[in-house]
Amino acid sequence: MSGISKKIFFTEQIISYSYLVDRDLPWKKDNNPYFIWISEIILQQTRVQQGIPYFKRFVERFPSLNILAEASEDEVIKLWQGLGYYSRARNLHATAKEIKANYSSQFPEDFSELIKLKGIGNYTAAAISSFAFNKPYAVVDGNVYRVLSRYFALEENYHSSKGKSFYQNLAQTLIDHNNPGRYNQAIMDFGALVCKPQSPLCHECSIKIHCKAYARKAIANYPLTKTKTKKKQRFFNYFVIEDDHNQLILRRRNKEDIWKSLFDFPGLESSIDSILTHQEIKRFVLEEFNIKQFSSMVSSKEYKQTLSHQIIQSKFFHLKIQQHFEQQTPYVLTNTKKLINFAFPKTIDCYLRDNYINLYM
DNA sequence: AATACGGGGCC
DNA sequence: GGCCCAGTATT
Repeated sequence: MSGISKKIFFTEQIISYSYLVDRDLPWKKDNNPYFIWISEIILQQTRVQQGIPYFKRFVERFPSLNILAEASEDEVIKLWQGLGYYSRARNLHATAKEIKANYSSQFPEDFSELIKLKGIGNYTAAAISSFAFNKPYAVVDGNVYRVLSRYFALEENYHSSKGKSFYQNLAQTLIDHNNPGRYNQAIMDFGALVCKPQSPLCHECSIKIHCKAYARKAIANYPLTKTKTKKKQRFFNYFVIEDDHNQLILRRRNKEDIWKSLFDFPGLESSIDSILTHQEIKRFVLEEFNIKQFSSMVSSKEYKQTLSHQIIQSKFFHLKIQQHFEQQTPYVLTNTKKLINFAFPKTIDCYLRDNYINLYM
């Protein structure tokens, strides 16, 4: 079979599969680009099952682009809490404002305009183009890399930029121009349900007759894996300082670091797993907050969190103070009853659940 | 061209 | 404990 006819067969089979693997997902209800866009941002590097409840909450609170554009960034981040990659939420909000201000609240239809928007890259621009406007731009996500690499037994590594453009070009030659939206949806559903990462369902796959990796009995060798990077270890010491009016000091994370625009507590980071001395704690708290003394201190267990590039171990020191705090930048004061209104990283969320369970749930 | 950016599910 | 998920922005 020639390369060309093999490609045609592939495209036809993917379209045939579109009826078998069609998943009933809440963002497939209509072709409104606003809902398509929200779903695609949520699903970036995120499993469908994890994204569904976030999508539902998000569109319930922000049913239209204008409503999203008029919301506060803090509220948008709060709805994103726990989903990770928080720049997605900031860019989502910024883009809503951008479209409201400069596109008369109408989603642009051209790929070249879409890709200019914050948070919209190659994949998302193709997804919106094809799903909302039925334009022939091939989506290339993790599913597509996997399916193509197996079917054609590709030796290119899609984690490199050369590999990415190779796959992008190949995918574009395979798209069904008569029904680009359906084709794009189908290849991803096929990848998610049949040509899965682990233990794919080759026995019930009807395109395996031309699948090169299957013929070689080498499905497990495709796609080529990423060379793994070392994770940086970090050690956080957090001070949960509570005054005599049940107020806590929070810190807004605004540096170029993880968890930007979320909240945590004032703290000291060390590069090694050292035990903070009583003196060091006292010096930090006294100098940073002009506190005379604390009446009690309770140390927490250690919380460990693994990110894609970092391993973070956090300890918390709960300090009670017999005085009344005043607001002092860059910190934020909150009553313990209002903790629920702030967006916290997972580690902080876990600590609060363990220690402020009655107030924070 | 490589790296940073979260969190979770599955083996 | 490692892999990878409906990727994008930055360095």
